Amino acid sequence: MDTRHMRYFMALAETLHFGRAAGRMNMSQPPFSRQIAMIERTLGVKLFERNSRNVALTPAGKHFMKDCRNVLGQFEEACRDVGLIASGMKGEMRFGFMMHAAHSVVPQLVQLYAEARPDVRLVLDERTPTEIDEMLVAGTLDAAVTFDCGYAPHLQTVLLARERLRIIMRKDHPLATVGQIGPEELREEKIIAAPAATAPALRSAINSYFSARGIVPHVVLEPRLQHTIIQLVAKGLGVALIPASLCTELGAGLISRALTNAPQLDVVLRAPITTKNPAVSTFMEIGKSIQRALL
Amino acid sequence: MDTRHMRYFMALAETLHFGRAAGRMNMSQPPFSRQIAMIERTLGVKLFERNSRNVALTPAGKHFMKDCRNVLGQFEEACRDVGLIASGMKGEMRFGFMMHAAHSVVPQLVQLYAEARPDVRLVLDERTPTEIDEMLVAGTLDAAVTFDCGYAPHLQTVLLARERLRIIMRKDHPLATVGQIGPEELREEKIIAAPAATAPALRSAINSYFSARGIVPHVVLEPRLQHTIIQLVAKGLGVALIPASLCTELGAGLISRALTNAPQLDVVLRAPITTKNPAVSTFMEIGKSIQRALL
DNA sequence: ACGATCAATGCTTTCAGGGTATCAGATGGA
DNA sequence: TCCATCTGATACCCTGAAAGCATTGATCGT
Repeated sequence: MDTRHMRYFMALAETLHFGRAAGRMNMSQPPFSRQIAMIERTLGVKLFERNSRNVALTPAGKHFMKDCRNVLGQFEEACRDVGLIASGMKGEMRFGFMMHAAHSVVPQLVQLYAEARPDVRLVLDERTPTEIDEMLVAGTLDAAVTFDCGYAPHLQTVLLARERLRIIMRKDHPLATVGQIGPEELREEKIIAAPAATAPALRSAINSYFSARGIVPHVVLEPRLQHTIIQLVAKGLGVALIPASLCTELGAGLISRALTNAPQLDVVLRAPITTKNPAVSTFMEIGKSIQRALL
Repeated sequence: MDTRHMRYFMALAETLHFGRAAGRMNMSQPPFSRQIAMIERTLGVKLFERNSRNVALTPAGKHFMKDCRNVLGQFEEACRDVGLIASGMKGEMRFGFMMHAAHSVVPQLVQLYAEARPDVRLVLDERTPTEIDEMLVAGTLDAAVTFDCGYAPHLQTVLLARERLRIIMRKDHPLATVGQIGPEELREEKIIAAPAATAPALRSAINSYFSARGIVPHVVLEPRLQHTIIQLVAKGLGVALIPASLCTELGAGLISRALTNAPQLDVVLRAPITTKNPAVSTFMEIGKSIQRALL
């Protein structure tokens, strides 16, 4: 038995006429009759009640017709889908991003992609920048939005946005009313910042902002999540330098201020150059279109 | 493309080795390699990444593998099922019965059959005896439990039970305390009985019970459903002769009494002799076993 | 460098399955 | 009743898809 036989069967089941069914299969009646007989012999079941005048389905034939319709439908769908998957029109893509990017470029990126490739299932995965780098290398992620942490030979990179850092503090903090805030003004402040092991690009930007003026920042707390940092600042445990896009949704007791010569961080979209998932390429293309809009 | 090709593909996808996959398909490696190449060419998709040393699935190949597993599973299930259906092990059977038989033989019959043929879907259909006869002829029902209404050449018949008629009345009815109740005692009573058009066997049994003594019963109401008859008796609108099996669940205000020379009705299982549904035969066999237990 | 392994290619062969001609049973009109 | 016609089954032939065998070419381990 084969799908071809099922198609023969379906042709006869639908027309109930050997000649016409054979014609539909682009063949002559005699070999068609033989095929039907063969099907019945191999299945060991009479599918048609027939004499030289009439053809009718047996009950078993009626049931088999339903089953064949399903099987043939799924069969053809499978053959069609594999082409779509190979061309990236369908399939799955695992997409990682650092938490605070969820507030800026990620929604736009995801929405544009979902419109362009509605049949690709996007698996979103929020991670820290370090985790993202590891997962990109390991192949656990197909693409990710993270901070540009420099040279990465096996990754292709698309710049999505530039983010300046701003400083956040409680509204009752002395610095809340100072005109200019730079490294010198923060020399004695308690700084809260993510550890280098979690967000290397962010932390090194903060560090060099201070060290360029010969100052060693007084980092008192090192939570891994930006969310936690904001909460700790709200509790009055220190001030923090965070990406500007995170400053739009601060709690009531907090205020953000610009920094003089504020450090800039590049938010990039990255994917392994050697990716075998064809769904990734259009994702990167959409990233590039966002990049063009940026310039 | 054909299921055979899918099987080739699956063999290679599972072994990732042309030689072993070919062996599993009982063929030598060269034609197997050609078939895989053919599949990729017809689908227009690279399914395997391979050199002379390693074989690996592409992402499209991985997806196709899942789809193939489904399709092949359903394909084989369909081929297997058609045999089961033809042998009556699986399928559907439409079974009709008159309402009051639901209280006597039907539960036993249905239960025994469901145990013997768990994969046959029993479609139960409660009907009046006349409707049942029509549907058996029309082929809308595969088998039915009804009253024996005499000669029916195109039907096979199995006696399932003999039911005597009893008379029901309100507890406060004068006849409730009379010793013997026969046609004479009922001469002046208001009788409630189903019309001959709905239940010919039942009605003619009632009629001849009276006419044997030269009495014409005074039928005042002719509801189609036994259920309705009982309710009308409860309302005091008359008395009724109903099958004994219906007397076990009378309401509180009603009482049933035996009749002298009570009429008997045969409850039979019937199916068209020419039935093409193979699920019916065991149903009839179970009917016969009930018949044997009856003697 | 060499042998072992494994997929690809070339050539031959076979049989599954298609084509044509014909038969046989059933139906309906003259 | 008989014949024309329709329809499925059979007989026989033929083609090509696909299998086998022999061999090549590439890659890896020793």
